[in-house]
Amino acid sequence: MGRGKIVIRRIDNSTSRQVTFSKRRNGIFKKAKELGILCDAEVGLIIFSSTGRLYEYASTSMKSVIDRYGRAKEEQQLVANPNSELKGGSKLETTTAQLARKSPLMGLDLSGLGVKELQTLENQLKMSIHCIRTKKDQLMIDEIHELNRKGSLIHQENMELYRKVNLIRQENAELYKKFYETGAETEVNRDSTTPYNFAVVEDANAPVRLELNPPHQQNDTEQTAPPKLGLQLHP
Amino acid sequence: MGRGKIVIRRIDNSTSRQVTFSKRRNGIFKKAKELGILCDAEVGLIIFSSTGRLYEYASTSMKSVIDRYGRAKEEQQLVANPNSELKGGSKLETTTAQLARKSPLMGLDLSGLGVKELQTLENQLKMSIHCIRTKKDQLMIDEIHELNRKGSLIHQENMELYRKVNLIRQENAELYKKFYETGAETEVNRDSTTPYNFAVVEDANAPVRLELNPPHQQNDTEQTAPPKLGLQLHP
DNA sequence: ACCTATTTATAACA
DNA sequence: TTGTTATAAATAGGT
Repeated sequence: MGRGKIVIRRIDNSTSRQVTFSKRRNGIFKKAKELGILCDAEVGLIIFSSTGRLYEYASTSMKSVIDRYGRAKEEQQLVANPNSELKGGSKLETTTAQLARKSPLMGLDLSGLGVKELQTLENQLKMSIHCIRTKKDQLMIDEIHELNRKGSLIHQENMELYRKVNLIRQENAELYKKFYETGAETEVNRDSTTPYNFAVVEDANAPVRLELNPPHQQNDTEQTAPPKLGLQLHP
Repeated sequence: MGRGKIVIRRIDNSTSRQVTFSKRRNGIFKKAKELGILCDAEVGLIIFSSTGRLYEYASTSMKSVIDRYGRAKEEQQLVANPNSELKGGSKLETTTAQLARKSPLMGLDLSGLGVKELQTLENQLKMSIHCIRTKKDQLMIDEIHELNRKGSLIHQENMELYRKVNLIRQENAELYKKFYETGAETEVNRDSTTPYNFAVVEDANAPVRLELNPPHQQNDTEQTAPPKLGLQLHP
């Protein structure tokens, strides 16, 4: 319907395409309105131009149309395939995978770079960030594991010490007993600043309540060297 | 465009209305297809007849069109109301929620998106990743700090125990001395499984070489309660 | 944006 | 519904 017949294929000339888009868009919107009115129908029309701009028409409201569409579609699928409702899980994976694929550029001097160079640069930076982040995360995880391991070792040592304290205390008591049995009366505790009944008793069970991790692999050879902490993080 | 001109108002005669609906529906679908092809546009058209029947056309897929429509609509609202980026937490929540509910049927559909939309999407995803990563890193840093703090506490306790061991050992030696000075000769160590010169000596300095962090704020009140480890990481 | 020759859609009818 | 056809509408190409 014009001065000449046209074939329906993409219009190469950008200007012509935009003009035709504008004219036909108006035409189809008019048709949509007329259809809605004449035939008492609910119509929703969404058009994105090739430049990404959105044009829309809805006889009622687009939300109403889309909601109704969703409901109708569900109903159709239920009718066509009543034995569905099987799985609903791989959606997150897809989204996450697509989430992980994106990355940008920051404020560098990008003047004079072509698209291809920029693409290469972007990919390199993305790769770099990924490597850095992976390495950083690995370092932190290692640090946490190492701290847990050393905490375990120290805790074990603690337990040993408590045991020794009690043994010596027992031996001490034994000595006292023997000493006084033989009738000696000299002041024994003269040089010791700690009295015999010092406060070990109430502390004795405290470290047992520590809920430390069990050591992952307890290497006997590694126990000879005292553990040292490496990386230190400051808040 | 017919034998006579008509006014655009609801057709009362039900049969005529249905006939007109059928013909105009075909017409508008054809127009929609042509627009999509000629002008390289993404078109979605939803029509519900007055009897409730659904007719649809989409140049790509209806899901793609509706998803893209949702994104474009949100962007419009962001442009119209740019004071919505106040708190970082709700931003993450928004994006995640959007990602979750944007895909009622399939995964994220990127077909037919313009550069600007893709840029916006990329930025949103970048922001999301940043928020996620920041939160994760903070959790790990907190864990390391906590482990360091608890390691410090246990180490302190260790030192106390070593001090006590040495004190009691000293006292023990004193007792031995006094005991033998008074001439008593009974076997003192009969009940003790540990001989007097047990291996405390070489171990005594080992924990001192531990380079643990000094505690950040040593609250005396907190020392009464035994520390507990929370988050546990497995390699 | 406007013009208009021509194509296309469709109202009325069968 | 589907088909025919006279006529209204849409629009291609040009200004």
